[in-house]
Amino acid sequence: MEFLEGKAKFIESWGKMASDWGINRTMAQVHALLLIAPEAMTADQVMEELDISRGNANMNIRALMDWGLVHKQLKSGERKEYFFAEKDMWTVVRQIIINRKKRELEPMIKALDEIASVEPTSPESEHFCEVVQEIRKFSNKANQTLDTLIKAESNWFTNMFLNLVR
Amino acid sequence: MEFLEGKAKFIESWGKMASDWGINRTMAQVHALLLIAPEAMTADQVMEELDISRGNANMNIRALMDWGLVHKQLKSGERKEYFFAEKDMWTVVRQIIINRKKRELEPMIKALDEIASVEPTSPESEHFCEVVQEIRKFSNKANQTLDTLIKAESNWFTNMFLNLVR
DNA sequence: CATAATTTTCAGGATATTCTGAAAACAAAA
DNA sequence: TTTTGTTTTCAGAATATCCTGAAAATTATG
Repeated sequence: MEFLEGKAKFIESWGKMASDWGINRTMAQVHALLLIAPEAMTADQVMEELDISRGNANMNIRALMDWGLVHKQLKSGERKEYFFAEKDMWTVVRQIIINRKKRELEPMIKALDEIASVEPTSPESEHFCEVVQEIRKFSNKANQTLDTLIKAESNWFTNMFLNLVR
Repeated sequence: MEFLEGKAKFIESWGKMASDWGINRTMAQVHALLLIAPEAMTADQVMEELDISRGNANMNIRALMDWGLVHKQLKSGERKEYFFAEKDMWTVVRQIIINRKKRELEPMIKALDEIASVEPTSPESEHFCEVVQEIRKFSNKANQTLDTLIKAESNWFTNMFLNLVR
C-alpha cells in the first residue's frame, strides 16, 4: 500500500471508529491527522488536508485540547498557532478514560444513587431496586478500577494486559 | 424518591448513557424497561410504556435480541410474543463486549493490518509507520484481553476488579 | 381455505447533529 | 491609533439518524 493511500485509510478508519463510539467523526479525523503528522500543524493546514471549513477545524482542535489529546505550540516570531497531538498511546487512552469517566460514568452513578432511594414496597418496585442495586455495584466497581488505571504507569497498563492473557 | 419517578429516571439515564456511547437511545430505553420488568413484556406493552411506534418497538427489540441482551418467551395458548432481558450484569457486559469487539475493534484491526504494509521511505512515512505500529500493538493487545474476558466466569471478572483496586 | 391476529418492512417525515462561512472579536505590528 | 493577521463565534444550511404508520408478510385459528 502506498503512503498516501495508507494515510487516507488511517484517517478514515480512526474517524469511523470514533463515530461508532459516539465521538464526532471530524474531531477524530483531526486527531488522526495530527497523530501522524511529524511536525505541529496550523489550523489552515488541517483545513486544507481534511477539506473542512475554518469554523469546523477550529472547534474540533479546541475540543481535542479540552480532551488533553492535542497541545498548542507557539513558534517565536510567528503569529500563527501550531498544534500537535500527544503521541504516547497510553497517555492517549488515559486521557480518553478520564474524560469519558467524568462526562458519562460519573453522571450515571449520580443518577443511580438518587434512584437508589426508592423504597421496595411492591413486587414491581422490589425487583426494580434489585436491578438498580446490581448495576450500582457494578458501576462503582468500574469507577474505582478506572481511578486506579488512571493513576497507573504506562508499563503497569501493559503488564495488566499481559497478565490477563497469560 | 417514588418508584415511578425512579423508573422514569432509570430509563432516561440508561438511554442517555447509551447515546453517549453511540448506541441508539430508544434501543437502550427498551433494554432498561425490560431489565426492570419483573415479567416478560409484549411489544404492545413496550410501545405503550415508552410511547413509541410499533415499528420502532419492533426494530429495537430485534436489535436487542441480535445483541443477545433480550430473549423471546412463548406462552402456551397465546399468540403474542413476550420478551425479557438478560438480568445478570456480567452476562450483559459480556454480550456488549462481544458485539462491539466484532463490529468495531476487529474491522479497525483489519484496516490497521492493511495500512501496516506501507513502506517507510520518507521521513513523513517513517513517522506514520511508527504511529501505526504502536496503535496496532495496542489494539491487538486489547483484542486478546477482551477474548480472555469473554471466556472468563462472572466471579473471575469481579476478582479482576478487586485485584486492580486492592 | 378463509379469516383474524400478529409481526415485519420501509418510504417518507421528523429530529438531532454537524458543518459552513462570514462577521465579530482579538491581538500583534506599524 | 490604525492597520493587518489570526482566531472565535454562531445563525442558518446541510447532512445523518431515527421514528412513524400503514401496508405487506407471516402465522395461527376457525
